[in-house]
Amino acid sequence: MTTPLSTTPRRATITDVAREAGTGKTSISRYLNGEMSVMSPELRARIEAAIARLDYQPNQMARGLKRGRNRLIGMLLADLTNPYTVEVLQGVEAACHALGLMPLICHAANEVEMERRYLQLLTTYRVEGVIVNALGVREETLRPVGGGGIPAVLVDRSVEGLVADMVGLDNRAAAELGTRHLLAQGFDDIWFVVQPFEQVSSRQLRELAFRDAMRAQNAARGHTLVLNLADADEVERGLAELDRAIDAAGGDGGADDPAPRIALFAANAPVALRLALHLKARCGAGWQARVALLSIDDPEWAELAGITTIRQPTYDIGYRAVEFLHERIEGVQTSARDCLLAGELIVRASTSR
Amino acid sequence: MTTPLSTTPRRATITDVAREAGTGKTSISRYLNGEMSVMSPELRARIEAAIARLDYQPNQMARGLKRGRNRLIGMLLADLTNPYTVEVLQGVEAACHALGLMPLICHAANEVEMERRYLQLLTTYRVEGVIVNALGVREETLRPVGGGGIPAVLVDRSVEGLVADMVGLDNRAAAELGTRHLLAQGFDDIWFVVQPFEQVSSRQLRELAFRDAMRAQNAARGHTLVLNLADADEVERGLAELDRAIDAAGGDGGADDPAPRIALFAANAPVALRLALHLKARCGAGWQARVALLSIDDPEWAELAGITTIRQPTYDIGYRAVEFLHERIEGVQTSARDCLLAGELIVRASTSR
DNA sequence: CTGTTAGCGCCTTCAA
DNA sequence: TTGAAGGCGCTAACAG
Repeated sequence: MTTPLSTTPRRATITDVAREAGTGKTSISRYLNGEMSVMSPELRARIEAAIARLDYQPNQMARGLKRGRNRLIGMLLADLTNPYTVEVLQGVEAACHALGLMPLICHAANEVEMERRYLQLLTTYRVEGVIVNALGVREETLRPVGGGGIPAVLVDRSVEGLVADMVGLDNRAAAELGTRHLLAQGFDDIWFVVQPFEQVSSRQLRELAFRDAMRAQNAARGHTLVLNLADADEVERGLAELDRAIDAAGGDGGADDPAPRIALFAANAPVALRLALHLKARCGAGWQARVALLSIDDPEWAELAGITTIRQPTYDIGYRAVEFLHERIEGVQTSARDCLLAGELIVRASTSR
Repeated sequence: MTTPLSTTPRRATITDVAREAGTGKTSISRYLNGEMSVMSPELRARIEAAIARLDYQPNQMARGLKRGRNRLIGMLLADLTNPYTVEVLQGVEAACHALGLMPLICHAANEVEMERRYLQLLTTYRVEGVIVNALGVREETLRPVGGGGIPAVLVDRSVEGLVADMVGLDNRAAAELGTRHLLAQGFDDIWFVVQPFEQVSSRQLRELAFRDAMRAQNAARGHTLVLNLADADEVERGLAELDRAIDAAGGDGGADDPAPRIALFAANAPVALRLALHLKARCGAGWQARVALLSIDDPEWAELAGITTIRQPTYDIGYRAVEFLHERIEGVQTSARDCLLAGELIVRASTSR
C-alpha cells in the first residue's frame, strides 16, 4: 500500500446542480423536498440526471440553518458499559430511524462534569430535543434544556424539580416482584445491594419498595447495603459486611447442611457482577450453593452464571422515549407524562431448588 | 405534575448580542474565536456581559456552514452489543474530547443495509471524517468516503481494495499466542471456532494464524469450526459436531479419568459466550472439567466464568484511530498506515491446572 | 482597534 | 410551471 490518499474534490452544491441541469436553484430545492406535483416531467428528469452525474447530496447543516430544524436529537448516556444502556440505545435507534431523526450519542462515562459539557455541546449543535439518562444531572443543569429551551425526556430516572416526560421500569413493582419471589422460595435473610441512591430516583424507588415488601412479611429480615462501585475501599468494607452475614447463615453446601436461607438482591447488573466476582473469589466455583443471587437487569452472563433476574423492557423504554420526544418536538403541550413499563422475572438455578 | 411544559423562546443570535453590546457582529465573532489580543478590554467586557445576559450560545451549524468544517466525525459501528465495540468507543471519545471533535455514533446492528444508509447520512451531515468498524462494507460502499471524499480510518478490519489507515489488534500474533498457550498446556485437540470470515479480515487472519501455529506442532490436531451466530440452525449443527468431538475426547471429570486434552479457541467474545452457554446447558455447571475454553476478547464475564482470554488494547485502538483520522483531516498525505497493537494473554482456570 | 460587506448552501416568499 | 431575490447565523476579507 503506497498509493497516497487522494485529496477532497469539493462536493457539489445546489448551485452546481442547477447549472448542470440548466435551471434555477429553486427547482432543485423543490425536487429535494418532494414537491413533484407541480413540475414538468421533463425538468424533473433533467434534475435527476444532473444530481446523479454530480453525485450530489444536499447539505443537512445548511438545510437545518434555514429551516430551523436539523432532525438531530441528543442522547445523553451515563454509562455505556452497562448493558442496560446499550439495549435502551437499540430501541432509541429503531425509533429514530422510523421517525427520521438522527441521534447524537453522548457518553458521559459516569462523570458529572462530562454530562454538563455534553449538554452544553448539544445545545450548541441546536439539537431539537434530548433524551437524558444521566448520573448527576440536577435541575439547574437541565434548565437550559428541559426548561426554557429544548424539549427533554428522561430515561430510567427522574430529576428533582424538573418537569419533563420520563420513561423507565416500574421500579416499585419490579422490586416487589423480586422480593416476593425470594420470600416465596423460603429465603428469610435478604440483602438488598445498591449503589449510592441519593441522586438516582430509580435506585431510591427500588430500595424503598424492597423495604416495604419485606415489612409486609414480618418473619423475614431485610437489610440494605450501599456499595459505591467507584470507591474500592468502600466496596471492600461493604463486601466484608456481607461475608460476615453469609458466614453466620451457614450453608456450606454439605449434604447434611440445611439449604442456605440467605439471598442477595442486586439493584442492577453492575452491582450483581461485582457481587458474583467477589463471591466466586471468596467461596470458589461453588459459591452459588452458599448464597442466592437475584438482580434487576438481565445481562448476557446471567444465563451462564445461572442467576435469577428481572429483565427490563429496555428496547421499549428506548423506543417510547423517542416517541415522547418526537411528540414534544412536534409541539405537543400536555403536562409531563410518566411511562412505567413492567419488568419480567426470569427464574434460574440460583434461587430455585 | 400538572404544569404544562413551556414553549421555546427562540435562542439569541450573534446579531442580538451585537445589538445588546452596542457593537458589530464582527467583534462578537472575534470574541468567540478568541481573538482577544486586539480588542479593547472595555469592548470585551461589554460583549461578555451581553453574552451572559442573553445566555448566548453560538450556533455550530452556522459556523460549520461558513468555515467549511463542523468538527463532526462519523463513527460507524457494526455491533454495540459486543463489549469490544463499547471499549473501543471509550478510547474514541477520549481522543475526540482531547482533539475538539464530536463523534456521531452510528450503530448498524449487524445489518449491511444500515451501514450503507448511515454512511450516506454521515456524508449528508458533512462529517469531516469517518471511523469504520463495520460488517459488510465493501470498497464500493466506502468509495464516496475513503476514496474521493471524506477521510476514513478502519478499525479491527480492513476492506479489500480500499486504501485507508487501519488500526486494530495484531491478529496474527494474538492467535499464535493463544494457540501456543494451549499447546504448552498439553492440549493436542484444538478447535478454533469463528464466525463466517470471508468478509472480515481480522477473522481471516486469526484463523490462518491458528492453522499455521498448529502446523508448526505436528503432533497436535487442529480444526476450524465456522459458527454463523445469525443462523440458529447452522449454530445447532456446528455445536453438534463439537459435542461429538468432546465426547470422543472423554474427560468426564472423574478422578481416575485423565484430564481432557480438548480445547476450544473462540475467535471473539460473542462466539465464546455462545459456546459457554451451550456447554453449560449440555454438561451442567461442571462443563469446564470436560473442555477448556480460550477466547480472544476479554468480556466482563470472563473472570466470573474463569475462562482464559486474550485481551485487546481496545481503548488504545479507539484512541489511535481518532488520532489517525485527525491527522488526515488536517491534511496529512502519507500513504495508508497500519497500526497493529498487541493483545495480552490472561490465563485463568479454564486452561491451567 | 472596529465595523461594513459578502457570501457559506439552502429554503421561501413573491413575481413572472 | 418556473425563477429571482432575500435571509438563516456566522465568518472573513476589506476598509476605516
